[in-house]
Amino acid sequence: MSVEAKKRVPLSRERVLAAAVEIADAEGIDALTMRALAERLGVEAMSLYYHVANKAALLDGVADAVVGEILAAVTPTSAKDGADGEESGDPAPGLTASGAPSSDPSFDWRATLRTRVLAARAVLLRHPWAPPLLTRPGAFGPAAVFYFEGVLAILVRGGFSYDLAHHAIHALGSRAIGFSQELFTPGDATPDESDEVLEELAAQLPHLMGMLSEISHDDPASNLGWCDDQAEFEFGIDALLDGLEAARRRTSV
Amino acid sequence: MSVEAKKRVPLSRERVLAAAVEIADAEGIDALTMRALAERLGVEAMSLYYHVANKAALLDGVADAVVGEILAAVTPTSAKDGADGEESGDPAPGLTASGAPSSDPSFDWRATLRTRVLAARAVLLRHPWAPPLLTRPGAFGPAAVFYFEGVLAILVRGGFSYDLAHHAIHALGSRAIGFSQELFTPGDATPDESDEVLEELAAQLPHLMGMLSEISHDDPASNLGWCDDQAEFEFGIDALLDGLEAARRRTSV
DNA sequence: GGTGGGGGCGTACGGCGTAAGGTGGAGAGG
DNA sequence: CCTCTCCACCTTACGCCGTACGCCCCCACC
Repeated sequence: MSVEAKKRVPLSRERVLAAAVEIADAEGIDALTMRALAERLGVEAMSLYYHVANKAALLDGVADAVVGEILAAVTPTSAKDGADGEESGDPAPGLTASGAPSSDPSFDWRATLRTRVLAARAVLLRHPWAPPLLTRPGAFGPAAVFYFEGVLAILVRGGFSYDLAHHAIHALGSRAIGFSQELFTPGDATPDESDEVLEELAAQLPHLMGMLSEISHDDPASNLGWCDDQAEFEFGIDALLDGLEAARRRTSV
Repeated sequence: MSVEAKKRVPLSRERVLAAAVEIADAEGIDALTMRALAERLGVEAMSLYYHVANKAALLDGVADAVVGEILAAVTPTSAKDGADGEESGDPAPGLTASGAPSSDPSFDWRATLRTRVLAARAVLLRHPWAPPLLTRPGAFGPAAVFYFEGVLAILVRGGFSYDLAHHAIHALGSRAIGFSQELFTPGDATPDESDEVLEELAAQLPHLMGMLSEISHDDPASNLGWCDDQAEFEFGIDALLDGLEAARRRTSV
């Protein structure tokens, strides 16, 4: 016990973000100040700046940490213990061996997506301060990318073309995904990474890469700002209105 | 000329809010500080506190001002030339003389609502800093009430029951109304007003009052916290998913 | 022509994010 | 074993924020 008591954990970025989430959970997002965060970690405020660039970066990190929590809640078993579930554990469900998208008529995309969305919402209900953070411009980190990959996999397996799935994700937007009013706000290029790391990452995101290469005909890794906000918004409205009209007819007949 | 000479326009709440909107438009919402606002008005910062309780109240007021702008954009002709509060056009479209809701089969609620929603969005695009404000807990002022009354009138006239219209407004939520992730956050009771003023106001909001008295069986003016968040969210998802499924079928067949 | 008070002003305080430079100690090199 | 280096953390300080508290001027009204 003396050994582990003396061991001084050296305040990593992960510890900083975890403590930030704890403060926000306990006392609200306004109580999350650099000084309060430092105090909780037994450290001075300026020491935090060695691990996060500034407060905005801290909040971005916290946002991605929450998305990571959603991701964990949504993934049945982490890939860590090797026992992947049959449902979403395959390397690339919805893809044929050639890499082209393939639909599975017996797959109930609707129920699957619904379950996932409600799980995401359940996580966010545990962090009521989080949704405003997730709508911030810089809030889309690595976890969010993987989350979208998962949603996209469901849609594609359910028979959505990449194009329609792209619209659908926009339409789901903040409500159904659980966060983010406007996804993919232009101007958030992928941060600096070496090319081979980037390529390795791309191999893990088959649907995302497929969609990107289909919708935008230039380099998928170049940028993400090809979305026509107005068109996406109108598509989302129309989908919602279709659903409402159906509900109305159901009750009035 | 004595009259037209500057009465030293004594810095009303309206002037304060208008100046606040101007600052936010010009320099962003972060530039809207009490000191900057005072300077723009040729006044000291502390003078503002005579007209707004604090910064939070200022932001609430700004939010409602933006909603008022939406309302003006959406209402064909303002009732301003008339001396008093003439109801906008018809006394109560969608209501029979008895006050019961009546539907109009020839009325295209979908197109009407779509137009209105897009108009609201257009206003918000002119104030990109506004949406986060509108999702704040205290952001629902008088203008928002009237805006909802208008949406409700469209739905009712289009054949929605009050119950379904209530769900629909929740489902439309931030996306289609143009703002507000969760409408009607519980705990925002109507501010203190004399009973007769309140009653006079209620007479101008027939649909809202009708919905309230139908959905909650107690006093409509008591509170607005009767909404089951989870149920509303699921209804919204289902409507959206219905619309997406229809879109999917449209492309895959 | 006082005079009361409503409307605007001056001062000040604590807290915020963070720029700039200092420091102790662990690990590498001689 | 000593010393040098450099990482991880600390100290100090600055300018901005919202706003509590109290003063004072000016104008309306007796």
